[in-house]
Amino acid sequence: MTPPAPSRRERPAKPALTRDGIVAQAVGIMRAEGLEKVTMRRLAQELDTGAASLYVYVRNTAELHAAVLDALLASIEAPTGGTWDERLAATFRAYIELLHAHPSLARSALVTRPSGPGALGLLDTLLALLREGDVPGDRAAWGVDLLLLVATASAAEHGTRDETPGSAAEDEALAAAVRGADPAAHPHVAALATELLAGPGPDRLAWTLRVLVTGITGTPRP
Amino acid sequence: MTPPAPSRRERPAKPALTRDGIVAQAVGIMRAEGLEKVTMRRLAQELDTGAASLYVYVRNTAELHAAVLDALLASIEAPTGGTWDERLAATFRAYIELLHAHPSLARSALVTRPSGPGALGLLDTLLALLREGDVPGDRAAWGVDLLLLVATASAAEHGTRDETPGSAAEDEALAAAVRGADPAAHPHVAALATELLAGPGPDRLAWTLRVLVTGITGTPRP
DNA sequence: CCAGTATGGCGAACATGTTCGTCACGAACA
DNA sequence: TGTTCGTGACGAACATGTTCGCCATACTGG
Repeated sequence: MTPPAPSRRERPAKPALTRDGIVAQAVGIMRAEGLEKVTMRRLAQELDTGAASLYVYVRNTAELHAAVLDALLASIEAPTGGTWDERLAATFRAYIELLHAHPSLARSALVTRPSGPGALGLLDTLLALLREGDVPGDRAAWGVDLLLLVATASAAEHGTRDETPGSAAEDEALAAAVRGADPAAHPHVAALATELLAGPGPDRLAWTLRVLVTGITGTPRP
Repeated sequence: MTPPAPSRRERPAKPALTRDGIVAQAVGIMRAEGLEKVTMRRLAQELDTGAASLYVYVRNTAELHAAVLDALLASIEAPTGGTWDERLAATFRAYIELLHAHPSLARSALVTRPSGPGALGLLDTLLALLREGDVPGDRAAWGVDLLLLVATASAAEHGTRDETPGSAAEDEALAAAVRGADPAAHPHVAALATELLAGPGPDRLAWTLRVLVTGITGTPRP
């Protein structure tokens, strides 16, 4: 990048290593080349420093990725048109689609929950929608957690499949196992093989959301 | 371990590197020292070979861990007493407790779904219980997926917290963010802060299961 | 204006996953 | 019996995350 500059000290324009700057640069790399390329060493190189220096501002890679996700979450806007449950579905879908675009982020979110402004905003949007649907506060509180859990896990799981080239085989492993289930040993699996393997399209997502909303609104807390 | 033996060829009793043998040894290490210690190098050392040799039988670490999980899943027995939903709850809890004991396994399961006999057995048990509860087959098929997804993700998430020593701080990060939420910017989060942070005890798990069962039984497929 | 000190940057080291090219062994064949 | 061939094992190499300890820089006090 800058071969004539022997020491980075000679360029006073350098932004001097801030946590925000680090995260911003990480987002940049992710947008350009995917989260996989957002490694500590690569990020440090991009910031013209050593990998070890980043650990002053970020505990570890997981936290870095969580920060990246939080930055992206801020871009989810509360939808405007339609009934409350249509808007809930839209938000749900927006969140899932965001994670689908970057499956590694979904896995990150399961390990280290983002707790920045982006996450708080999404939380607030969902709580507002449930409140609008007259869901009691205590159920709504646990409900959003469940909604986000399912969305995140679903993205993490589904996203893993089409990440690496040879992942079709891995996906096929489960499918083959289900299809080839011994009717004597696993009668129900064998009987429902087709249903079990019904592709996870938008229909399935919509059904899942309705299951959750139905359950959340209809199940009082102990 | 065996300093006098210069070459492993001199011990014909060696089990000759089978996938089953590899997985068995991995389970052994995990039981003794936790899944974190089940690394390719360590496992290879235990089997008196090189790490590269393992890749003939196991695609990668994720698949190895999935195989380990599948071996453990086989130990989950279908419960006998009580009504169908009590038994469903018992199975659900057994699965979650298994994953809670080894959180890394839960994360594995989200990335690489186990597809061995253990997983099929669990699937069949759950399908049988839902059928006993008169849940239509198509809903049951998608329902078990959702049940297992929630259980796995819940364990992965919750388990991460008490794994590393400094994780209390990470957990506290989200709690602090929720508690300190600006009532102007995030009114609903602020209002429900206490509810949101209500600890995930057995009550919450039971509620979650009821939410799912209620939703699954009451939501027809499109 | 100079010396001392604290802070943060950073090189080097270690463990890990994964791949590649090579090699030794046993089996099939002449 | 001697030769050839294929399969599986494996050493070495590279990239990664993370930590430790050193050192230069900039600020503080005289």
